[in-house]
Amino acid sequence: MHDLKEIRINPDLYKEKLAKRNKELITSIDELLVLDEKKRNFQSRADELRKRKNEIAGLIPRSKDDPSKIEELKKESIEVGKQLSNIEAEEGNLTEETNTKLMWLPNAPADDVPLGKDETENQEILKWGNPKTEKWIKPHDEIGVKLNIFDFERGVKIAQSRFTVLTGVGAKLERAIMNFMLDHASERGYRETFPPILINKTSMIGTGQLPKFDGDFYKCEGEDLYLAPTAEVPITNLHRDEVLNLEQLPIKYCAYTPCFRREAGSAGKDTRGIIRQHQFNKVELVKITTSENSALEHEALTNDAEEILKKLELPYRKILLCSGDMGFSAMKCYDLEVWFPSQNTYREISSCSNFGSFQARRMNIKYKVNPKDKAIFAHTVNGSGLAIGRTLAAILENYQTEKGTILVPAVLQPYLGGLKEIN
RNA sequence: GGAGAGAUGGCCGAGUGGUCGAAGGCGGCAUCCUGCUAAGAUGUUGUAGGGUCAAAAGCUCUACCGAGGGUUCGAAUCCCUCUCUCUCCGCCA
Repeated sequence: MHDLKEIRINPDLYKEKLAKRNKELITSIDELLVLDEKKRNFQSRADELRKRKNEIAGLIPRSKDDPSKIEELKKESIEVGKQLSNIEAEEGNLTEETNTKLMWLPNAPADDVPLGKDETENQEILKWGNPKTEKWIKPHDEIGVKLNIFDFERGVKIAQSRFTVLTGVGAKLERAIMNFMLDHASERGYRETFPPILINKTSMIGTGQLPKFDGDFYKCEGEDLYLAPTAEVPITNLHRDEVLNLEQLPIKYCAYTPCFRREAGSAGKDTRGIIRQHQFNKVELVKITTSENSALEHEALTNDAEEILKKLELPYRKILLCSGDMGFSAMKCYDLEVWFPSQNTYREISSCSNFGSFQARRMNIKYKVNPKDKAIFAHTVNGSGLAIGRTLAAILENYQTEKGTILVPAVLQPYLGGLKEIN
């Protein structure tokens, strides 16, 4: 969420920045400002009437000796009250509309984000490792079934399509990856956290999932609870409505959670394998920091995520997303993409974003530089470190041998009782 | 799930219809004072939005006593609904 006052003072700056995402947003800002002006107008009028009502309420007890005066005042107050309720109704509508409009505006791209309309204009920052291209490498789902570590049919039986059962070494490998990633994050100073996975609407609004993306998430019937689409939501909301001290920052958290997404717009995409599931596991890295440090903390967090791929010796590339391809709340975003030999391509396995004050403003997370200073909005940063299921799939392909076994990456062997090969 | 109690400012806590944004205490901040172990005195101390202003400060208005609605000229105070916390019972990992 942006600061409406700032938009009001400098509309052209916001138009220029948001147009980098989408030119239609210029109109949105104009509409927003018209609404805002109307709203303020009604607010002033309502305030005046409220003021008069308050005056009368104070005058009445002071006119105890003059019953006719009291009657007169009561009459006026009722009259003012009628006007007020009309104006208040309109004020309420306009406030609601203005807020909604503001909530639907995406974050402005940072200055160093490349201009572009979609994923074709993203910028490759670096490639790491040597991608395998051997023709005998089987897709992860095929080899997974062959090795009896995926059970797709029964996943569908007990749930739905896009749900998979991991069995035997598959389940153990998933758990090993999870532990490895959490240990890696802990080593780098992220406090391990295990949050609720059902979270309320306020939290979903806080990090920017709602109101715009309603329908992408699972909601509990009759309850104000959603299944977390990412640990970003519960973890970042931990400090909602808090004022932090400068010495506390940066706050660094890591968390493993299952993640749930309806994948409503993805019919037909990635229907094979475990790349796109309604439920998947992920370790998330989250930082709450200052406006001065968020850019550096973002780079550092991305490096922390990259380091996991390096330790696992999985070839990857790092992409800087262009203005048109970034997520709603992000001001700058790197995607890490891991190599999938069977698809002869890189697939997203982590997305590391700096949100600036966009989320913090929604969540009301502030900090004070000095105790007597006015509290200012914090900056938030997060990224996957990493998506576990996709990591497992990538291992199944990149560590596949010609005879159809999987070598266990060295860093994972201690987590699997020294197991070196899956066959 | 049943019965009861409660929710007030950074914290504790008073306040059951009128000048209460809210006593008092603690804490914080500022100034002053003092050699007896860091005490005392005085003052100050919430958030958000609007207006004024080039801007800030200042001034001013409005809202906020868990949330939302209602009664009333007037609500922290009365009524309704909801949420949360605590105690007891039941149930349960």
